[in-house]
Amino acid sequence: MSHQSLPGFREFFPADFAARSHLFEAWRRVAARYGFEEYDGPPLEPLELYTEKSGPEIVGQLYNFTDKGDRQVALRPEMTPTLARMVASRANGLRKPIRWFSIAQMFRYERQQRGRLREHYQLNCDLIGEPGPLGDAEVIALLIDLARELGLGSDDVRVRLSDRRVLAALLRGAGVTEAQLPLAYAAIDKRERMERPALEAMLRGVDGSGMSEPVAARVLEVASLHRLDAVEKALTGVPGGEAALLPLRQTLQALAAMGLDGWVDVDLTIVRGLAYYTGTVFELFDAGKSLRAIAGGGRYDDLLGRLGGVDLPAVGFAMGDVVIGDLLKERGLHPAPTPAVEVFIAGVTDDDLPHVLALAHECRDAGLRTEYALTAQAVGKQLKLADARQARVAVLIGPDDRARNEVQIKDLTAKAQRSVSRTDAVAALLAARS
RNA sequence: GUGGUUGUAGCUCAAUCGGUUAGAGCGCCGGAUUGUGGUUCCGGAGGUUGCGGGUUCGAUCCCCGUCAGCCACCCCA
Repeated sequence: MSHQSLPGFREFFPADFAARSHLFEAWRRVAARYGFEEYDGPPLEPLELYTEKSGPEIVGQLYNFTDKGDRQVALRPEMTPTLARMVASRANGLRKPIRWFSIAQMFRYERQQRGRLREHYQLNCDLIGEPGPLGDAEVIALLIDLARELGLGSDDVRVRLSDRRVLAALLRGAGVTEAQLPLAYAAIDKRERMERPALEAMLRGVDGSGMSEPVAARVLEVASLHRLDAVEKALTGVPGGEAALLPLRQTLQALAAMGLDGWVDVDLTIVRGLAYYTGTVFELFDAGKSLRAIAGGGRYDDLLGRLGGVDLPAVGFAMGDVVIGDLLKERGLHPAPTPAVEVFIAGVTDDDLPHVLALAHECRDAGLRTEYALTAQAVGKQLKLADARQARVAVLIGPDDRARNEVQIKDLTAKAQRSVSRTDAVAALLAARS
């Protein structure tokens, strides 16, 4: 074989595909429970759709090319710009709040490593048109229920929750200027991956243009705040502190009323990139090993205005299939795949073949997953195939059975066999199904 | 994109110091078994040792390049 798949692109053999389907089905079930409707958009988009939001630097990480019509195009790296365009185009006709989700393949031209490929499937859930904290609580609850649906508990995964409004108030209170906020966010984002002196140097700025030493130290203090009460305490005396805290508190109260607060940790180090988040920011993490974040999201009240020209607040998150898939595999939470065949029909002689075909097709019409041997074989051999397929039931048809207008139904797990009239065969197989 | 590390059968792994025809288990195919499966027994297929070059009488083993996987960085989903 001289051809292999491109680096970072996966092939899904049946067992892999079963695992993927299991994941997608769980995603769809939970999203449906929250009243979310599924949508999709084009996998290939104009390059400008992404450079407008993220600047030309993004091109280095995109799968982009010039098409035969001389258009600059890119395989979608994320769903949000497409979503923004779709919502904007119908914004006046859509009843708010809009609850939409999609399961779509995304592409990124980056060197792959574990949990990070050049393509992946991503669940996007967005709630658009609701500015209040109940909207935030709604999507966070959805995220938690996704984990629950997949068999994960609050000991397995944690939601780490922060709020840009709270963080900004604390940082301003610590003496950080408006212009220095992005730098502070960047440092806080790297807090767990960098040494303290390097972080301080980063905050001070290479040319001394950053913040003073005491301010930098206070920034790092703010970044280490955990739990709501600690955040509340730090906010006392900070101008606008109480107002900034209100949405976060209300979001947590709503989650508590749902009984889901045990999954959530307030953690101000969650910043998520630097761009468009305006309020709540959260990530779902593996509580055990330091895997990458399983999912992440937040409130982005200005983005739809900037991208789609329609001014609607929004909150949402995305979850990729790779990291969660690795985690489920690691925990043994992938269910055993459903056997491809339920009923295997075996003929004894060549003369039985038409009867095998007839019964097989009746079974298939009745919805039974059915197989039979495609070449004439000894009965023992056919049963071997039935066994390898993990079929629950085999049906044997031979000249003797046909003379009595019967078939033999053999339960392959219980090793029991009985004669059933040919007329009742399909009904008997359906009855034995559960 | 940068650095490190690993590549042997479909899968998991052997192969002494550089030495003859690269082995095993699982899986796959066939037979024991022409109206009854799983267990068992017997047999078989399957390899350019990732690829290309170099050193050597001789390379899975040493060297160089390259491709791919993994890890870290970068960046983030």
